[in-house]
Amino acid sequence: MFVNVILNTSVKQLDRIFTYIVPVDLEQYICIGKRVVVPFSKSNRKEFGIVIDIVNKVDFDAKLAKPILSVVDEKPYIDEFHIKLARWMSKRYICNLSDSLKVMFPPDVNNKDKTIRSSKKDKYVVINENIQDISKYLELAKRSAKRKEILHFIFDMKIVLLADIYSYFNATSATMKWFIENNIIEIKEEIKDRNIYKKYSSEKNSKLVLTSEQENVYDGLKKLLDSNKKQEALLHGVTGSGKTEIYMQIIEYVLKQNKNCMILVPEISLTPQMANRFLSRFGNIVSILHSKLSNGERIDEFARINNGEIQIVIGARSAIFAPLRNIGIIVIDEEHDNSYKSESNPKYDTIEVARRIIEHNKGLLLLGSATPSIQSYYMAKTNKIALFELKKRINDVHPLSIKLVDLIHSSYVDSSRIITKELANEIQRNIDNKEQSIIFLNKRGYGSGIVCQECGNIEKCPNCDVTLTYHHDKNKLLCHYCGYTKNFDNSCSQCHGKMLKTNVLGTQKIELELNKLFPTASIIRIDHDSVQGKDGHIKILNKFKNENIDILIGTQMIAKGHDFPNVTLVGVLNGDMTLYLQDYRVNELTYSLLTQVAGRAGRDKKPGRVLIQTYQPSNEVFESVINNDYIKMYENEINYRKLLIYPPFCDIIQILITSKDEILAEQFSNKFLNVLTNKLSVFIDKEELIIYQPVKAVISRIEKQYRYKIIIKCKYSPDIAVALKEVLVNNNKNFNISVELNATRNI
DNA sequence: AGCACGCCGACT
DNA sequence: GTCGGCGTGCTC
Repeated sequence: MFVNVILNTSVKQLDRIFTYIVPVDLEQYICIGKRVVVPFSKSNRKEFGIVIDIVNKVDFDAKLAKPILSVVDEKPYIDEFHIKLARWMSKRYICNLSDSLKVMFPPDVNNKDKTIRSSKKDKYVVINENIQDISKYLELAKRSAKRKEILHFIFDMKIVLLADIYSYFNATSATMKWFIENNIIEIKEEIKDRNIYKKYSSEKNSKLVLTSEQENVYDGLKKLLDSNKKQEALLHGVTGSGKTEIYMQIIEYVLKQNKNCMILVPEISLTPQMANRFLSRFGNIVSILHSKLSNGERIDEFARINNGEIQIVIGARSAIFAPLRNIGIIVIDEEHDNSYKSESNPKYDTIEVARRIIEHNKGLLLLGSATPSIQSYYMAKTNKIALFELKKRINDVHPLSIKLVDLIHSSYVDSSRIITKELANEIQRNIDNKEQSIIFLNKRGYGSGIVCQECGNIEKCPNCDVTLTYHHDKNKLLCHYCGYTKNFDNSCSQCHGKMLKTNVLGTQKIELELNKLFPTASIIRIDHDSVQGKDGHIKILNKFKNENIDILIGTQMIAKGHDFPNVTLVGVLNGDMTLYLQDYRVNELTYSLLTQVAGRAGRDKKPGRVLIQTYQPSNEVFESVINNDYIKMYENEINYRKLLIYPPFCDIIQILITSKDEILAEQFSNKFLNVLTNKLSVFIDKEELIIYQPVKAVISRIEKQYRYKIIIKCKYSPDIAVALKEVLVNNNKNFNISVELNATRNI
């Protein structure tokens, strides 16, 4: 008996199958998916390997096969389907099989014992089970704002790490004493179930009655599930249209068919509140896989899923690899979100992986979003997948009023020309009415684009319709997609005006200006400087909500998830900022970001107003934003992509070449271009593939490594993948080359 | 001859 | 990545 194993290493040269002989006495323990210890290399040092195959003959001299030393696991860590999935990933995303396998395991399984021991010492704060309502305790705490904050937090969370309370609220054991004395909480060291989100929720989350619009969607999804074939659907539903309730009811239906369910959400939306909604409705068959789980907890959860205790898995991107079997449905919520694309090996697209899993399980893949990706909506429009739409907000008392403010023709209230008179008036109105405002600063893409302050023109590439990047060193404008360059003479190419800027604006400066303008208002700022620790933003957002702070200034961090009932005004300082990114997806990104930010206003009974300041009020994207017209945006966008051949009409492969030596990096990029061109000539001749000239990466040096990139446009196929992998393996001796398929980030 | 050093390349 | 093999060149 022989076994094919994959070694636990990321070394490219060792990314292949090694075959070992199984001693007779170990044969009974051997199983696909278990780890084994094997002697390796001339020194016979010990290495971990994963058994991916059991075979009875080898294609080399069998005398050379070494015997495995031991079998590590009692039960396989991974089933055959997931091994197949890993193989597919390493082919499609061009990475080591061991890297693909690694994401299927709980982390650090090799240090299993150590991590379990260390995770058990945490202290937990547990709320008294009898507390249904906190108003009594809020009164009791009336003199301490901190107590109130913590009270709200504990009430929402039900169970929470003591260390988290200390860090979120700068609390001490003295603060917590009050809670213990008043019988509000208990501090426990040993929690039988270590998953802090998994908790008896005080209020039962009961089923809601579906609106007729929701009912239609529900019935449609039911039909797809009843087909017992692999199915895929997109649910396009505006914010507040009740997508989550549909997810829950369709999940209930899937459970009745004795099948299991998976729900993926962006990490940032995986809040305790949202987790609680599922836990309180479905109870202990739910496993929440979130980034705060310790390794020990993660291993526990994997074990529960493996045992069949779990029927519903909720988690962020990597939860797609949870060892759940017999899957009836995978829901991917906010499917347009960038976090579904992995940026480290394996650089997978969660939706594509989910599609494979669904194919294997003959289930339903349900994509949900208020602002679907162009890719997904295109698939729906071309009938590759089913489309369901929810157009009505459930509690839609007042529609959101979204207005543009023209930054060119406005008067400003501050000397730095950041805040227009119109926006200042609205903020003042909110302060007077004791309603909250959010001021949003779009930080993405700052410092590269050139904007004309007189006519609003942005310098763009004639071939690619992406924003040109200004290169200070050469005083040139450059396109990172095709390498187009043009000299920059410090004037606008449209109106020849000289009032150009590459504005760099910070939240601190805005805070300063707002303080000057509204001296009596309370203002809080959330950005990388003001946020401390991994979850420091939770602390600030809680403070904003619970202490009724007048103004919150923030960046992308505030765009989604949180519910602030008293926010009635959202001001976007620079609505066009994402338009300057040199990325073919600028319109898509701008639309979804602004729509999300706008959605922070008017979540409760009072009507919400949104003001978007921009230099280009006539840009078509804003028209779609203010009319909440996704379809208009989609149609403009799809036509443009078809014309210029961008996804979904092609795939884009980014190849990144790095070297410590600048000249070598450039030379090698050019050499590598030739190698690529030769290797891929068949596809080039058939006009299936275009390779662009190497260009400096957007960030031309990171950690002393000079970065060059080569872009390939093609219809990606297994043949192209194989050819690419081959070139890479043969050319990675002295250079670091990495490949990313359809990246969401321009390198 | 004996050894220190550095590069090469195989790893079942 | 890691370690043994092997060539080179220096020293005794």
